[in-house]
Amino acid sequence: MIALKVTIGDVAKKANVSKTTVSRILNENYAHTTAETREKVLMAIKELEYRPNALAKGLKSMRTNVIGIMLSNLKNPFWSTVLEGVEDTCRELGYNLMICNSNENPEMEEEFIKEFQMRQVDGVIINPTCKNPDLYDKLIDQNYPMVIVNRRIQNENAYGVVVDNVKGAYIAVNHLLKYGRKRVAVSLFKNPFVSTWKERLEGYKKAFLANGFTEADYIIMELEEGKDQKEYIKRFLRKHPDIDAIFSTNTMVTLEVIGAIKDMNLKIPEQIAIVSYDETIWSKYLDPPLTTIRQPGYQMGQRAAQSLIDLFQSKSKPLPATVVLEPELIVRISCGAIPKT
Amino acid sequence: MIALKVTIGDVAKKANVSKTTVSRILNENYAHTTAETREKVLMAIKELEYRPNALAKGLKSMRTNVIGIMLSNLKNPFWSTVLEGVEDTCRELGYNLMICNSNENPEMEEEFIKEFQMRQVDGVIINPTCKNPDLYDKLIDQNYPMVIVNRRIQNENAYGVVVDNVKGAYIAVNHLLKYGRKRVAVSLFKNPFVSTWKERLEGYKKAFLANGFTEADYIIMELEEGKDQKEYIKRFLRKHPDIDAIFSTNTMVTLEVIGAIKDMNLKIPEQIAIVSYDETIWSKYLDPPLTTIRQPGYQMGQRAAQSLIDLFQSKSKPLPATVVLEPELIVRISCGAIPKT
DNA sequence: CTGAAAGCGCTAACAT
DNA sequence: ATGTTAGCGCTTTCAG
Repeated sequence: MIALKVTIGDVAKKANVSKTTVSRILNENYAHTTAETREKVLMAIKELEYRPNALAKGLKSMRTNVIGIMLSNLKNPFWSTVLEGVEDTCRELGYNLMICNSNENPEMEEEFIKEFQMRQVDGVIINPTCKNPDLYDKLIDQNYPMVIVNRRIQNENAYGVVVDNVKGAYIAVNHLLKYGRKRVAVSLFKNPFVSTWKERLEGYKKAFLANGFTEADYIIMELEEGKDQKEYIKRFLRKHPDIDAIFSTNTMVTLEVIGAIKDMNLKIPEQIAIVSYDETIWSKYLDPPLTTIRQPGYQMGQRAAQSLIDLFQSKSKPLPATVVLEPELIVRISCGAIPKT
Repeated sequence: MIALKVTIGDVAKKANVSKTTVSRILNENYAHTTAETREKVLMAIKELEYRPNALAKGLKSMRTNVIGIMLSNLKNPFWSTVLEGVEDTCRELGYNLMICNSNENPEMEEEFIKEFQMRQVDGVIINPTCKNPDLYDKLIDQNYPMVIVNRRIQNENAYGVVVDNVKGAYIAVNHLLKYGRKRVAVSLFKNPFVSTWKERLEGYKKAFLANGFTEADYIIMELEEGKDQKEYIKRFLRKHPDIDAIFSTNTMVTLEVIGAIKDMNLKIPEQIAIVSYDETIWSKYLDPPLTTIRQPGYQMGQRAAQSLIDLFQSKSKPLPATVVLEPELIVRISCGAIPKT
């Protein structure tokens, strides 16, 4: 038995009114309706189990109440948290969500933007690959409602929600240096496009300079995505046997770093201390419990969804701005300091 | 500068043809078109940067090429993996994805199903709360394209993709018993609705009976969601000081179990062994490295999306069936056995 | 307070 | 090989 499609016309017929009247009542436009007809119509709707066709409504009204989110990675649990924030906010504000995953691939990114536009989503939240600057510029020029999350793009007129990555890296590395580490390496992906990695490197350097070190003290371990990172890290550590701490800018890499250190039979934190992005529910159960930088992912998702929806709901369009959220250092014993507990 | 909406009419005008012709070319219906007009039209499309309005197309054709997925939990990384499988498959097959999260709440679940239907999605993938049997029955009776993942519902005519939970629990507990543990407890959520927990309990019991134990040997630790689980677990362990192993049916609970055991200064695995659902990238880096049951989440997502899309693409409708995937035991030292590496 | 009619952008008979 | 026309289900002027 296939569900019969019941339309606004069926409801109108059943209630002995016009489609117009039904439409008005559906949209809570009660100003022009008596309580009596309202009752009749609502009854008919209930009896027929009528559900408005959102396609038709969207086609006519030019708004779908759907927003799109494009992530670049589903594996990192940070993004689940962001997604949760976005999802909750959408539900509260009456929006539905379309999702896609660029996988850091700029062609995919462009393709998915097109698809979102064809589907007439009211706006998009995007963690950009950062490899499509012309695309971002074009969308912004066209006033396409868009909120950039997590990473920064080179455009003054973008709306964004980010976490302060310079600060996050700074407090991580500063902590290591304050507790006496001298040879602190940073691990990061060799990707000239992504702002987060540039900023975390900047924070790393800033902490060095603030603690009386010089550029000569930087130890930068650049990783290529997709390679066998553990092997590379081991080679790097053998080449730099004086390293006494590692600041890892990525959760997955951190695990490889821990693996490499264990393979080499070095002790954490006695011989090598670790501080890592991002805090997860596992961090405190790892061996050893991990000192991390916590990023407020849920809030990032919330703020992004709110800002986006503001963009097409508020009469006076808010000025372009990037909200900057604060990271937080969670101290555990992987960095050698005594945990606060 | 706001993006002007360019329609099929604009393209037709520019190319000096009718909308029909443009429509045919858009849909690769080249049988009735000369190469020449085809060129003209494709040029016009490119120049105007025309993008078909998917709403209008969907309204007319009664198909949107969108499917919906409803999860019940975004926190557990298992679901990110499933989502990845679904997302990849959708992209490959030309579908877009809407996502929502019931949060185990049956009212939300019902509400979101309605919204998916209003949006005319072609079908849904759902991890059911299992608390809306009438809703599931109704959708199935109406032939609504739907694939149930992870959990089972009480309806013979459902399409499903699950992992064998009886088997997963069986191999976990069997392993503990074979390695000499006598007092193996199982931790699970007190939720009479969810099939996965019932099945994992069944597998636990089955392993006992297969190893010469009796019903009297079961030790069942029932947890309530939302409570302070660590405290409860500690109390339970004090009440049952002879427990020498725990089979945890949930990742989050496992972490609480580890926390509780550490708080009590007991040794894993010497005093208490652990085997846990699910394998994650952290499992091997925990203290101690965790023996787990791995579930093929990515494949679950893939299969679900494929089956769903088959449902409305294949001429001869496939018969209702539930695909059962195989779990796998990953042995590490938390269960006391020597890891295979 | 209510209804008729036009039209959102697209597709698909049915002409030509 | 191409065009005309009639809707898909809804909202919204404009008339009554």
